[in-house]
Amino acid sequence: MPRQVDHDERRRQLTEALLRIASTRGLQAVSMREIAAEAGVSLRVVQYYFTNKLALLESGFTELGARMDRRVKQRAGAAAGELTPRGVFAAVLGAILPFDEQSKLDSMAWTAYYTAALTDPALAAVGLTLPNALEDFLTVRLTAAQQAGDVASDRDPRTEVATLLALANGLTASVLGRQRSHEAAVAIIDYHLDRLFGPAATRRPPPD
Amino acid sequence: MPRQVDHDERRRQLTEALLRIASTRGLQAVSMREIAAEAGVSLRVVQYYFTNKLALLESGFTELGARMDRRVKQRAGAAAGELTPRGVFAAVLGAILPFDEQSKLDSMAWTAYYTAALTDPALAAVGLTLPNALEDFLTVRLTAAQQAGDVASDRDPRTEVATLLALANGLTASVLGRQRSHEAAVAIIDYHLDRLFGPAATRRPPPD
DNA sequence: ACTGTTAGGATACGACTGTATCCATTCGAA
DNA sequence: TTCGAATGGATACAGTCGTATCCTAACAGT
Repeated sequence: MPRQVDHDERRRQLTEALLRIASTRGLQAVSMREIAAEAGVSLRVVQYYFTNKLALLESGFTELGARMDRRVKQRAGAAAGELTPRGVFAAVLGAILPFDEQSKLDSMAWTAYYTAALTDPALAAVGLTLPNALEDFLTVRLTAAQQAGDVASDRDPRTEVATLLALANGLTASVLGRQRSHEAAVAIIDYHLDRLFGPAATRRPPPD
Repeated sequence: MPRQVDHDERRRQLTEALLRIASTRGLQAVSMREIAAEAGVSLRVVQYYFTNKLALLESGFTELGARMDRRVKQRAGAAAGELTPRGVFAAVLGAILPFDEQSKLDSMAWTAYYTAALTDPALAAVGLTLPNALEDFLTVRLTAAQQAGDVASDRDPRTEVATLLALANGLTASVLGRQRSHEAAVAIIDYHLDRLFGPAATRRPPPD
């Protein structure tokens, strides 16, 4: 088994082991040896495929960001063609909230990383730079919806989008802390979207 | 200096040293020896006044909650008599957002604690149980404002309050992560309050 | 078949962790 | 004045941490 190992695959396995630990026992429970045990390999292997613990942590952060991005793009992409603007927002925001076991675990890990990045410049460099893309995307969408007459003209699209994203983050934190159920969080988002778009149906009515 | 020491005062000093470390270098940087160094005492003293590290961490969590509570009560109390309902909400939500250096440090520590509590049952028992009081308080206020005609009748006070608190939490996270300035966060809150109460002035007009 | 690189097992190092113990003060009460 | 509790300095212990080193296989290219 020695020669010719797929390094990327190996690193992926180790990164997933890391995220499994981080999401269930927290980032402070992540150690080289724990990752090795979780992945079923020896400590040397972890050392071999990642030069540093920092490189390992960065890999986990990046993977987490990629997962979030994938989830949002997937939902938004599937919804873009057939739904109303409101449906697109519901899909994207619903993808941010933890909606199943895996996304809840990922949100846990993400929260742990985000918090660690607040006091660790090395992690901040990796993770606190990217999240403007989603805000821009939604702002473009909302502006278009407003020009199409689906949203009242006195709304400020940029502020509305910022509000929705911050709200989704706040709700995510409360869901993770078991202060609110997933359904309650979705209900709050829906309530807010009702006021933004008007209490319309989710699906666009078929053209007559 | 030996005999007759004020234990509560000692514990307060040590707790503050702990929070200073947690808010600037993160909760994982908090160790018995670091606290001792920060407080300018020996390791033994830390051991003497706190049986456990857990007891120490719990003390920090509790103190943090007390500080938040104090801040909110102070602002809300000062505002209750002379401001409009909207002014009360602005005051309370403004007290949740980090508005100066100290409250920003406290928010940092709080975030670290909250995240740690998500994966540490011992901390969860201390900190993830209390925060309903503020929600109830604000809901009562908003319901009253609605009955007085200051808020449109089709709003649901409980949902509106939940939204505002989750929004404030989400905005706090973004401010701590330097993705938004404090002023930008306040502007978003104000924008939201404008829609809830109508774009009225902050101060209640004098009775004629 | 030989050789050098790749892949990992085994182990060790120094630093740091929470906790425990031993001991010397110092003061209040008797 | 004596004694015992309160206070805290000094040190030790057993783990765990990230990292480094040593060494042995196994394969690819020659």
